[in-house]
Amino acid sequence: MKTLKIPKETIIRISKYSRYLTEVDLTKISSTDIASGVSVSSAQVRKDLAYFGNFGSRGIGYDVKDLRRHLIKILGLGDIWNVSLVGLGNLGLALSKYQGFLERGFIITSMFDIDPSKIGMVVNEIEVFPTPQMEEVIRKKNTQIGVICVPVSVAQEIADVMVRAGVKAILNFAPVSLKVLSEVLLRNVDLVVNLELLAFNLRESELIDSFMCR
Amino acid sequence: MKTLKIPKETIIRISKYSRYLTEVDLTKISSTDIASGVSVSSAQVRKDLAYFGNFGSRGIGYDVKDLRRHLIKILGLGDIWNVSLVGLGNLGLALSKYQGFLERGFIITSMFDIDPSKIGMVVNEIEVFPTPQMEEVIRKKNTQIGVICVPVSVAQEIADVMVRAGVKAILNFAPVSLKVLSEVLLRNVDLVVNLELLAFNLRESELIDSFMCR
DNA sequence: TAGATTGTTAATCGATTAACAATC
DNA sequence: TAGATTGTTAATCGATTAACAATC
Repeated sequence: MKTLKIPKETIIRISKYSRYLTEVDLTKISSTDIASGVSVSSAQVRKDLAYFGNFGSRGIGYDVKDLRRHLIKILGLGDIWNVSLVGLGNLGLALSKYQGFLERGFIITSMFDIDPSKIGMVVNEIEVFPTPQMEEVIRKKNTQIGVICVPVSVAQEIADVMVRAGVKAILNFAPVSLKVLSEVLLRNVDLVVNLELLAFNLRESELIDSFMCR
Repeated sequence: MKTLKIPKETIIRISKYSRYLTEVDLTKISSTDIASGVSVSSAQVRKDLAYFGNFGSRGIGYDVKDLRRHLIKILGLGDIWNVSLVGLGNLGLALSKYQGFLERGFIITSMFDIDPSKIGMVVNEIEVFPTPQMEEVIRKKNTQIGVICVPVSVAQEIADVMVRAGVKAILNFAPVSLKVLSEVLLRNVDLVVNLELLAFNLRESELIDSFMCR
């Protein structure tokens, strides 16, 4: 059962559909309308939804409220996840205050930093602990997800401790390729690489422009 | 000429190779070594590099210094880009202070917010201006890239102004699908969706575990 | 020469798109 | 019934992997 492998792109889009549906004020909606709302093709929308069931009616479309409920179920948005945040530099601090996580059920239950000036600081009623206490606290709080916002030089070390403490998934913001046990899920967000990609494409289109101009 | 389309995944990996090469302390390196350093296959490394030229020597590998130089050239890392940052909430403020952008040639040359308590604030010698002055200032500073860190409700509006002001590429952190002229490059970073993807996979593997346990 | 490693081609894999029968 | 739209299959597209001749 459940042999079908679902592409991660599909999950990312399902998340977008779900968010889009909370914005629209309609009772029925077609795959074409959802598609234009989130900038994908309508076939894509139907294909993505079909992985999880038949939520629509031919000739009619989808019931917004109903579909919304299904998507929330699929994404597990009712669930609560305990998250540990390590590294309270600029980015870490911003994430610690970010409401978007909370809204989707991701609760930061512990925070750590090595810098004495940060230790003891309280954000959203959570106190920042010194890094050496990580393993103990993460384990005690039953933390499923770890978020790494430390510099590259210590990121692997922090990841190792997280894994030892029983974390099941890591979201890594340090621009380095971490090595973790294959059971531990790992996702990387590289802020700079996004700008680099834009810059590359900009230079590319500048080149094309200059070719066309001659 | 230059008809070959280069996958954006290749550019992202080239950026990783480039960063990895600045970390290692070797004169020669093989595709296998680069591959294990950034967690991809060695065939992938060779394929990616082959899009841009023959940088290696059969039987030997790549000259680190030489390859490093080539990759920097490919990514256009010598270039300087003028960036405008709009929205100085938690995330925007963190990005404004982020050294990683500067290191790779992305210079924030203007910042905007609608909140009077933020206007006039100075970060990295750059003053925060009121949003109504966006179009004028962005144009005057010859800004190529805009970064959107405002709430969903105003993100499209801000994007429209950026485009009017002549911005060529937008990096969008608001979780909404922006509509822009097709000439304008757009990239989205959704912080929450990354956690949702991890959560989905966690639930999936929990399901598998519970099947295996019976 | 023997061993190592590239550059490249062909095979594989996976995801998107097009098209249309089913059906509301 | 006629028009609209889903769910699904087959075709297409694109990216990754495997394999190996070229060659240092």
